[in-house]
Amino acid sequence: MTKIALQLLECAPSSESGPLAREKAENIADLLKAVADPTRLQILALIARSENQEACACNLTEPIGVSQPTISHHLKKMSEVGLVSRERRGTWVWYSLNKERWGQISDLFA
Amino acid sequence: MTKIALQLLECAPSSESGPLAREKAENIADLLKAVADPTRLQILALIARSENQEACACNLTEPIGVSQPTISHHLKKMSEVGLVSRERRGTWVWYSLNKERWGQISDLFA
DNA sequence: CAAGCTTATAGACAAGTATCTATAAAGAAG
DNA sequence: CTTCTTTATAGATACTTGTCTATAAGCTTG
Repeated sequence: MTKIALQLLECAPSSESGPLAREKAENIADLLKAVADPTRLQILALIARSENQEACACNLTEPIGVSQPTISHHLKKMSEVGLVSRERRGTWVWYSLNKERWGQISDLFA
Repeated sequence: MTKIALQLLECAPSSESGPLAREKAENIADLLKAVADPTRLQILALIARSENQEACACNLTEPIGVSQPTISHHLKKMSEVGLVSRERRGTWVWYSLNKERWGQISDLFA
């Protein structure tokens, strides 16, 4: 009977009360929500398999098959929670995975 | 420059086309959506820190502070994606973490 | 600066969902 | 069988969100 180490333990309301645990749970949920969407998973996968694990926004629209504003919207959301980093290079914008943040998600379930 | 091993790679549309990758991405998204909610994270954490990593539904409502039907609803959703297992014991219903499913999430981000 | 590209924002709309109250269903026990 | 407790379902509501079209904003280059 292996024990699950999950970091989520800190989400449980402590003997003290609820608010703190709740706030932490909301922060984690916000992070997970940023990943819990098929289009975003495809975007992340495309970035991850790209050279240097970064991708130009211009290369995401066509293979995924949604409109350019939709891709832009998802990238913004993921960028807001720090999952991806944005870098402008002339006309184009390149996105890359933020490994620190990614590691935090990984730790949650480790 | 460490490489991210992420299993999500398979979500990326292959050279062939999109549908298969899309379907896989949707499956993963469904699983992640079942966790991407603060109340559910609190439920999971409470179960995980309980003895034998199982908890009676009756012990979840009060510490989390939402109504009994709400807890029941969340448990049903998480049970539908196989994240928790349900077992009736007389009047009470006990829920436990499904470690296999949990491991699958863990692998996604490993 | 004007034209042409890429990216972001605004607004609208449909679909999903977290929560509640009210009520039903399931079991145990007198 | 009736009563009591626990859990699940139904229905309603308010909020969120994924997507689109239309348009603006940023850059580059003649």
